[in-house]
Amino acid sequence: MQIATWNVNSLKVRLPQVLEWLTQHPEVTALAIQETKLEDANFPQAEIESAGFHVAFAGQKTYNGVAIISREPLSDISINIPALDDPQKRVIAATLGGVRLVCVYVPNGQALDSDKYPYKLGWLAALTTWLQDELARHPHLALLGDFNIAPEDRDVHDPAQWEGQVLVSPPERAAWQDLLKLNLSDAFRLFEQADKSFSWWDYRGLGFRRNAGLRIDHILLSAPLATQCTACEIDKAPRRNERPSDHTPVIATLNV
DNA sequence: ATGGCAGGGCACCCCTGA
Repeated sequence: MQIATWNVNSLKVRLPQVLEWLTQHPEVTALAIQETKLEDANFPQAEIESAGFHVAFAGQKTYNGVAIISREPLSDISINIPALDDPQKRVIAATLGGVRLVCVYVPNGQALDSDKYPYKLGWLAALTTWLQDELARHPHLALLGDFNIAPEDRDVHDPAQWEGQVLVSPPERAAWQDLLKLNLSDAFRLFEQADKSFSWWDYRGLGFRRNAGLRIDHILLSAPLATQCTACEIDKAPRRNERPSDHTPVIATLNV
């Protein structure tokens, strides 16, 4: 089966593209999405279910919001990081077969001197602590989402331009390494990949055409799942849609 | 050095994103 992640930047705008993409990718069993920007009361549950999918969602007005769309029933759905008192809807988890899926929308951080930056680092620390328990309960675990971290300079179109900025700063990259220390593997780097592979391109300044992007959307796999992973790729096609999201999907193929 | 573009809320300008 395949699992995927996509920051859709408003599900209200992007729902037709999401359903179209799922039709074009029948092997994708579950898609984790971020930035739905919808309160639960306005979530298009009926449209998604009538298209033949199961869905779990947690959202709020204007900002954030996460969901998992699945071809198979989802069980054991939970939202948020239990020990973190946070009104922002950034985490939803569910079990699909024997695989625990954790969908995250990591805070952006805005700028190193913003209040949002320490919030991001604290949030990542709480995520890591919680995942230790979650991994003990669910050895077959996939952490998918928009991490808002470009882990290495090769994940940045112009490292010199980005040096010292949010998304690439050493404390953020250290938080990423702390996640890997839970014995999680970056599925994308398990395989040979083209240089300058990115998952996000700025809307401004012809970012996509210039391939001025970042790789900030990731799929991390626990050790048992990593051994069953046979491919991981970024699907750039939806970035060419009319009214595209600024992010594009990442897909991992699992031999389960 | 700044803004570029896009979405949403709310009210015509601001906030946020990355």
